[in-house]
Amino acid sequence: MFSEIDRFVARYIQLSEEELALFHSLLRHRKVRKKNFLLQEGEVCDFEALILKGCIRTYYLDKEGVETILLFAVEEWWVSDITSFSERKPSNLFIETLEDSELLTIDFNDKARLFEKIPAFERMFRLLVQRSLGMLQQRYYSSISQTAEERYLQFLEKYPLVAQRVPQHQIARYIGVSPEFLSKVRSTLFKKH
Amino acid sequence: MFSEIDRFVARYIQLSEEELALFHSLLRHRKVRKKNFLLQEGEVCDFEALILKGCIRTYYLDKEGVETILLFAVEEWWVSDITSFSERKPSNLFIETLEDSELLTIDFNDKARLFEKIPAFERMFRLLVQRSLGMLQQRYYSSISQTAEERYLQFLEKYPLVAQRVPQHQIARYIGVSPEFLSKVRSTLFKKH
DNA sequence: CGCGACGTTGATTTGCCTCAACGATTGTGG
DNA sequence: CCACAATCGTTGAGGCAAATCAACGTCGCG
Repeated sequence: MFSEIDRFVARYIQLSEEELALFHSLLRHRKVRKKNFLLQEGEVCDFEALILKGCIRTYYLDKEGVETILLFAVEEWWVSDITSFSERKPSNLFIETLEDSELLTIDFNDKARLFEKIPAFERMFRLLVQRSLGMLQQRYYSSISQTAEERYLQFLEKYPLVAQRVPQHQIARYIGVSPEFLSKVRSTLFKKH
Repeated sequence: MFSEIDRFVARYIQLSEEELALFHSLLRHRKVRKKNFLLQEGEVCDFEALILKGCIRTYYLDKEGVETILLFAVEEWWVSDITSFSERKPSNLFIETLEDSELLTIDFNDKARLFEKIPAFERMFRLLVQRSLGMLQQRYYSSISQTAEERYLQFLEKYPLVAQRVPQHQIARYIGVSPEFLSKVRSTLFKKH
């Protein structure tokens, strides 16, 4: 159960056996069926989760009911609403399973305890957040400077596996266009070849 | 010279006198005149800088010459290209002073040394990056779900000081529209009142 | 003084949205 | 296991937000 997360952690920091044991003791194993919410708008997010199995999306929902997808997460990715989690305030996000999923989660108090006992984890989480920031900067730039077609092709290239697993209308919302328009983009792509 | 940064650091972590002295010894004080580049596309970013005085922007530049502004930074803000800095690879960004500016900078090796000697700094930088990520998520969502008018008003509300200090066409690029269109948005806003 | 940076305005075009209608596929309760 | 509903993707018509291009006025500064 912990083999995946141990390999994950080892990429960033080195821990003794006792430290690993302590770490494990702070984690909770959860199974969640497809189409369930880990978090809904208005709730305070009290988990950070590493995905062992499954697929999860986080998205905003505006008053008109339009979803804007912030992230698709699959195996070896973390999901949370860090703003809500770290500032302990209500979230604007929904986090929903797209497939039956298995997670290892840690809550706010246990994460604080973890940092206290094993400061090296500050480093790991700093590096994780740092990488997320870099990726989001790139994505923000794409959303402003590129056309829907370019963003779609880039998505396929970057996340070929995810593209197989999630429905097309959600890919549309991820790249920031309507499902109808993505369908039209695809049909012009086919005509080109 | 260090009073601002000491106050800044104290918001996140507590340091002894010796630790502060060590920290100070790793910083470099720089003055940079208006309209100079701290970083240009293709260079590896070897600094993180706290702004003591002045105003700086970071932006992408596409092949057609269009700028997309990622950040305006003024007093008490940090600037860098963290991706380039931490992965030591060429940047896609430009970082340019908009006013005569004064900075405290730290380079890659000294930051590594800092983390090694005073692990608490991992915490501070984690929290900083975390906050940046939260803000950028919000901004990404705005760029997709709101109109130019809404984003402009939100900018004025959020950064009234910056709005006085930077030219209007750069605010346009920050909120992701053309300078001409922002001008039109403003003129319809005036007509409304 | 003259020139470049800046902001405005108008005409035209375009990328994408909304709405509506329609098949195809999936899945689910009876 | 079937029947019906929901989900999903496609296509077309029409509309709107914002881009592009071009011309012009103003101002601050070297």
